[in-house]
Amino acid sequence: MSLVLGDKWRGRVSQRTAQAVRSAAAELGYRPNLAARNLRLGRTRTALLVVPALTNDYFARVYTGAARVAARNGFGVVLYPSPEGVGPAPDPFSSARAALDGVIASSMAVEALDAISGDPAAGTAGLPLVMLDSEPGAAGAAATVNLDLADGMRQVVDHLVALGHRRITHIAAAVDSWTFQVRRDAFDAAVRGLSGAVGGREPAGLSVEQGLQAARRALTAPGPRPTALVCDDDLLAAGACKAVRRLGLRVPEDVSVTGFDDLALATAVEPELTTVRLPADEVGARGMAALLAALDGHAPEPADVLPVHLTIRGTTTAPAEG
Amino acid sequence: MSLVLGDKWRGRVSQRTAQAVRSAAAELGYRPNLAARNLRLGRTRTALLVVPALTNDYFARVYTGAARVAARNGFGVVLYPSPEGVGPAPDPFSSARAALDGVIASSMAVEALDAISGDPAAGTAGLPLVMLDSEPGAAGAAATVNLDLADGMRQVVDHLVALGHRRITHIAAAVDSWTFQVRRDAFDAAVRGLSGAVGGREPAGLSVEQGLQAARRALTAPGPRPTALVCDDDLLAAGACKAVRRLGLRVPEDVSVTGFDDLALATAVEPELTTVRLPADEVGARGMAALLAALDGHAPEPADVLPVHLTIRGTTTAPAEG
DNA sequence: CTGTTAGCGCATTCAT
DNA sequence: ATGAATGCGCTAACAG
Repeated sequence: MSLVLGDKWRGRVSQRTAQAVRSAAAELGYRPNLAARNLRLGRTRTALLVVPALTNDYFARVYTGAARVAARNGFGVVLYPSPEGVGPAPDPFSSARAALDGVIASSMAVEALDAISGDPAAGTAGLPLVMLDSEPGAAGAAATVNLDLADGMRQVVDHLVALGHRRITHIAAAVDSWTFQVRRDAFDAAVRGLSGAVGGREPAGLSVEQGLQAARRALTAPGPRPTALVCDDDLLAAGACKAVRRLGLRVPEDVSVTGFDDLALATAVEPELTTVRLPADEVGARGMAALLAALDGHAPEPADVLPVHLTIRGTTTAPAEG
Repeated sequence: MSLVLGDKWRGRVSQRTAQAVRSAAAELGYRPNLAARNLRLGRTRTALLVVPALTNDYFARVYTGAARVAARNGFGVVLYPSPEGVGPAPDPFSSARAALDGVIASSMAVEALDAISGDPAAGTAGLPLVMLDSEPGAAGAAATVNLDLADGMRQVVDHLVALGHRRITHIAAAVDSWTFQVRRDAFDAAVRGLSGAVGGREPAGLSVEQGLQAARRALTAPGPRPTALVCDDDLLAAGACKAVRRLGLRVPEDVSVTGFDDLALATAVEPELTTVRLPADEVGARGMAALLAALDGHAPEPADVLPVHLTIRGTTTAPAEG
């Protein structure tokens, strides 16, 4: 079946024959068997995208970007939501049993990442791995594409300081991953450089509810109350806004709040969240491009760092006098 | 390699041999080749889950439920977010090129569904298909699992009517799928049965922004203003709340608002949404169980219909006098 | 109880 | 320009 040569009959078979085979195939409803093809070729043109959660549209966006460039190159992407807490299966292969050509991991916590990259039983051993939003230069990564989160945090603090805020508390995601570590370091650096500024920190799990509780702790702690809450993501920020109001205060007049990600949630709440917009699909797209390049044997490019943009909306304003 | 007998050596090989093979395999880092296995077996133990969107945690929950029961049965689930508007690829196989044993489709619009079930080029032809949240008894479906959405809508209207509302407008998703058609019919039926009640309807695309615009149209139309807005999902409800406030009115004192789904969003906004909680992971779990049963050659069970529960929170109250 | 073998459907190479 | 033969790695059936 020369037809299966797909588009490889440059000068091989005659026009007529090709046409004949084509129509015959269409007639019989012939469809190539993927398993056989994969076996023969030893490649599957499929990449695994490992994400920590599906309940966050940031990851939906990176998937979209990755799937777009994958499709353009005849690749498929299968999503593997890594078991956070209690997940379906600790092994990508039982959840996505396609044979894989490579893996892309986004924003993974360090221990989860070890499980993916290090464990030979995970089936990802020896596969090209590109990391998104993760520690650059990690062992075994063919490439890394990152966001300039440090700059984003700097933009947030600068914005707040320009507004006149001095007592700023960081509602920090209690997750041990690079993406949050960077925020923490950048926050500390930004606050440290400021005379008269006081930075606090309150850890919180990644949910609206935990953001609420952390913000309440921050707001009711002894000493002068912070006038601004810088949150590690939009969920936390939404929770922080609720905490502010439950204490009888107003957002943003009494307390300003900022987030990260610019999820759909950011414009669903009121007032709309001032937040750092992350170009998620661009991250996914570049990640897939890097994986494709690695598969082609290209040398790893210098780590990509994408700019981020502070989007000022309704949850920040100048602090009240005093 | 008797090892590959996985767990099939009940009385076949000796303990010692099995053990030897095991350790040898571990030693060499042997891993079975999925492509070869799939080719030989003609089955892949993989199901495709087709969803209309990833940006909605309802579908994340159905995935979780499906993946859980799949994992328990040695199956994998690959997610295919169907291209809504402009998607990656019109063909599941280019996005998820695993060979499939069956497909589960959730809440699909009718035209998208035709593409999945009817098009032989889609690669899903002849595969067992189970439909979630879709027209029961559709051609080609091995099973259907549905939510009792009509009862949910009835609960919503009853709740509102009990509170004293009479002018109720339905902010209806402008999507041609069964799931929204049911809401529409149930709303009409519920309102029709009430003396003195007036039901209106305003269509809206599935987003916060479009919910806002539809609600504004509903609230500013000539004639007496509705005192309650019944929305087809939580995104729409969040938008409706914003519209109410932009008109200088309050939620819920001036206008009550309800949603459907009970997304994370529902408790992120303020006041928290009164909404119909949908047991999404149960839907996913039952869907996968039904697919597994179909694969085992069991006759299709009677369509499952899962109960739903109205969760009363902060966006509904009695209407103001007059 | 254990070793050997055929063949799943495809892409490729070699022979016509 | 086209057909025939080979083998990818695995499992199931069969021979020892």
